[in-house]
Amino acid sequence: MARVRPLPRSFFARPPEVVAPELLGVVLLHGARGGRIIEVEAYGDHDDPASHAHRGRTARNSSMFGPPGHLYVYRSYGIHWCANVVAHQEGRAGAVLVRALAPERDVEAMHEARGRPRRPVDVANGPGKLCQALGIGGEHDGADLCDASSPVRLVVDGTDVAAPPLVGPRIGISRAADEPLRFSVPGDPHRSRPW
DNA sequence: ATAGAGATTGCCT
DNA sequence: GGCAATCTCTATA
Repeated sequence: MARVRPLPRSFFARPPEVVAPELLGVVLLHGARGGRIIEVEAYGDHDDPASHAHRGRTARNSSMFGPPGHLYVYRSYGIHWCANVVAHQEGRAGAVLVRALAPERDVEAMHEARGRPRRPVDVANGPGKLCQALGIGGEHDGADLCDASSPVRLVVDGTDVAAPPLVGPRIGISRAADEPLRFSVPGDPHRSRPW
């Protein structure tokens, strides 16, 4: 396998809809566990009615307004955790929701974290599922994804993914539901649902 | 103060 | 396909 390297901070200092498709194929790691990003969604600033940042800064979404290249973790439906990559231009807010991973490293531990027998394809094919598989929770909110010493981080290893990405509307939202801000690797069985 | 919706998931029929 | 689980925030009073 090619040598891995972190992404530079400048990679994340661009609009989330620009960063999102480029995160496909990037590896998300927590300790020894890791998987390749297969599906993402972009969420913007006050101008995006579906974004947590739409109504301004709160205790929950504070990380969306912080420095790019960090993690934004929030609780979904009071039960699950969802992981986002903070991405925005100077003075703005925004993030990219990681919706699905293809498990690659320490896959055994990811299965154990999910509990019960699972089909391999179901281990990380959803935003809540991948956080459970990797062991990502609220304590990781704000983690620096560019820092090699951070518990949660992003790396690239030179592996190519199919391009161009598949583009479609975001899932599970009611506002701005027609915007083409969801991106995935065409044909990958680890996506969160059929296209 | 209270009610309702939400970037989800798993188990039920 | 229906529905419960139960945290955070917004709207309304």
